[in-house]
Amino acid sequence: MQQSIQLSVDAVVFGYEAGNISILLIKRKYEPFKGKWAIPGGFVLDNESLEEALERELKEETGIKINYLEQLYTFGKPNRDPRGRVVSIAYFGLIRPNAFKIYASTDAEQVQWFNIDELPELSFDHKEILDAAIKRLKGKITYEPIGFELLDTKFPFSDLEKLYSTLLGREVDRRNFRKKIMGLNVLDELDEKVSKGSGRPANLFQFNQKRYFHLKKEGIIFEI
Amino acid sequence: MQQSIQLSVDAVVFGYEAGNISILLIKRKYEPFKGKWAIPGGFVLDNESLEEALERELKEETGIKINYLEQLYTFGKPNRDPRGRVVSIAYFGLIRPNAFKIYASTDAEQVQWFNIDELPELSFDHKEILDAAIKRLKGKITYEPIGFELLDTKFPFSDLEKLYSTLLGREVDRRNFRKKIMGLNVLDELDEKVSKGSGRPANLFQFNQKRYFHLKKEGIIFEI
DNA sequence: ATACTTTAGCGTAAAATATACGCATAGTAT
DNA sequence: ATACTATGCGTATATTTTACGCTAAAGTAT
Repeated sequence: MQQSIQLSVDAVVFGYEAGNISILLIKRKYEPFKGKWAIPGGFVLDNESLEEALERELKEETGIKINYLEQLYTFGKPNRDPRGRVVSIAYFGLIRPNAFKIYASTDAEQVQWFNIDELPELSFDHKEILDAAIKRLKGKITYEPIGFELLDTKFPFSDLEKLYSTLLGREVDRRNFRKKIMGLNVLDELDEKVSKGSGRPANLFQFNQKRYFHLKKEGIIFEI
Repeated sequence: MQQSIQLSVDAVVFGYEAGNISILLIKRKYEPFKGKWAIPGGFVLDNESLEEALERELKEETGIKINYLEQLYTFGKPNRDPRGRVVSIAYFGLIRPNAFKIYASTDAEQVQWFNIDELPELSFDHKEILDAAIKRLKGKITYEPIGFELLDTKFPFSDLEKLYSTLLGREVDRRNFRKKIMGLNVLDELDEKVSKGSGRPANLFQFNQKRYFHLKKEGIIFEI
């Protein structure tokens, strides 16, 4: 048995700011697809785990460190890469865009956040990977509180509501949404207020991960 | 960049019969783990897709052909295989055990169905893969009608109910379960009856896949 | 200053869904 | 015949979801 299959990892990294979901892309410095946009990623080294490989590549190519990373799907069609047989394990990550300064290096000529509705043409089968990631993200927020990973640690309730209505692609009743989330008991209300423009200033909230894990252990599941 | 990582595919195949969930295992003919039980699988060839590789291996090792196959997770820790770095893409499959005659060949010394509660010790990290598959199966049946893949094409309602109560690990109210499933409109009631022992003979039902896909397209989602 | 607009936050009623369970039915076993 | 068993239908109650009215606290226009 002699294989000549190469293994890579790629990540669809989502960011969110002011009502916009964005995705982190790099412009490829080398062939194939030189000068074209792609999701960050690269080949796995012999002695590192898949997650380590991805974290290394993300750091190298874009300068970021992901706080939420989850395996998405493995793409393995024989001709997805012109260089030969490359099987790619795709991940999806969430990040607060303002938490890191992005910069290009190694095989990335440029790094940029793209609005989810204004994506450029992508290299390889990355469009397919991205679509799978979007689908997963939209599904996942309804039963796991991963949305918090996209917000600042302290946020007004309206930010959370806006994030959900954006991701779900539909209006969310403010009052019912608040009741539902507060009923889960995973948000701590802080004593700080924030005022942005007109309107009554909002209290700030914080996600209580400890309480969430406790609830999850007991089988109580988050659901929107 | 020179990698020496090998790629394999493995499958957790579930069967169901008379209230018992079983899993298909093979006894390994060669080292490593010679004589030990393992889930079927093997190395991917350069020119076949991951699914083709798996179907080939399943056919070779056990003689079965899966009708429902879904990618589960990719396991890639550096030391999961004593032969070197092997990354395995795990799938989970569903089959009607009586639809195929299982037989061992190639690198399997023996093939056998094991009750989910009476599993032997497994090779490699296959226990971990199996646990992930069980978790996925139990979760999945609540929102996708994959349970039908485990039953005969024609089945009495009580079979479906028993399957669900077994998979969910709890009692299911017969009357409410029936209302819920019938309300989905994906079951066709046949004119045939079946009598097994005492009790009123039951009508036979059949899953209407066409109607299910139609509903799914419209966004109506199955839920137990 | 006053009226108007905007965002936040609380509560209640109605509609929909889930749960518990009673009872008739159509067969087999004795 | 009589008892027993699994099937199949229905109804009352509890729970959850949904719709939406109303007040509060700020900014903005006149």
